[in-house]
Amino acid sequence: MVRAPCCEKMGLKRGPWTSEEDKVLVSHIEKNGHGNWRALPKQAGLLRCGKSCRLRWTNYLRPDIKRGNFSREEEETIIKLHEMLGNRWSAIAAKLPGRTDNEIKNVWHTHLKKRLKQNQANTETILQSTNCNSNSTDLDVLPSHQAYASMSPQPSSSDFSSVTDASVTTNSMSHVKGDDMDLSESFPEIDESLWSELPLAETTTSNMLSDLLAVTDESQAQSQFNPLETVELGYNYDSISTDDDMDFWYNLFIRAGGSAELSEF
DNA sequence: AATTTGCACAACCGCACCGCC
DNA sequence: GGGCGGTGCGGTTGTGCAAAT
Repeated sequence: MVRAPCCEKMGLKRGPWTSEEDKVLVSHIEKNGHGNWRALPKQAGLLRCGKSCRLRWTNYLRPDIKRGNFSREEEETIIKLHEMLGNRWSAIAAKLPGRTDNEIKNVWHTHLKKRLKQNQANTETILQSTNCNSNSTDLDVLPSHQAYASMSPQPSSSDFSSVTDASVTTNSMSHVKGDDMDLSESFPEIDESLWSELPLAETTTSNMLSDLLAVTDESQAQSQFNPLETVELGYNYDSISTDDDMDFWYNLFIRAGGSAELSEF
């Protein structure tokens, strides 16, 4: 079956929608609903094809659409769901109220995919620096928690600003940064057993981080948290690719009782 | 200041699926 | 059961804008 393109008819407008067209479409749907998308543009007096109207409505004009940047939780959800569902954007969107499949798809291609690549590269570097023999770059050959770390979202610098405790002195790690960072020199020798001693992150990372951030008393934090856990949290959340990233996780490390000597990483 | 480049997002295209006749 | 029309979905392209040169 070969169907003619929906916009084959001459005279139908394409390209970006004007605010006037938006008004007409919204007004028509509010009054009449969208029973038949094909018939809608004619009924509404729009020089658009039904498909274009449907797309405009579902991706942009629907009243329940949530605008603005994705939160870290949303990004984390997308990454996890994508891991489970693959490129089934509509299925992923169904789990994120107010977000459209198109929007999620765009976020994935513009932010998250890039981040995963970077995290994967960083993980590889760390593995090399710890003499962990890994010639492969595939996520599925990494230890589970490291593979998970590579899949996890990276908090932005702005995210850190609200939670960084100014009372905690930081800066000694700021020199560790960027593409030219030599991890074999910058990080201490990490015994392979470290990874097996660290708690698995799959179910606890978010809760641990929020708990740790919620503790205001430093001694309480030190009694409740293992500094190594903060290291793992860092790698679960983040590739630690900027100075701010590094400072943020270093703060948590110190707060949980980590040794300042390790600031010489 | 002008031009180029890269990024983010909106919109389009084509195929697949589903329900109706 | 098969044809047809409508809709949904995922991949891709186009456009506008900001940053870089």
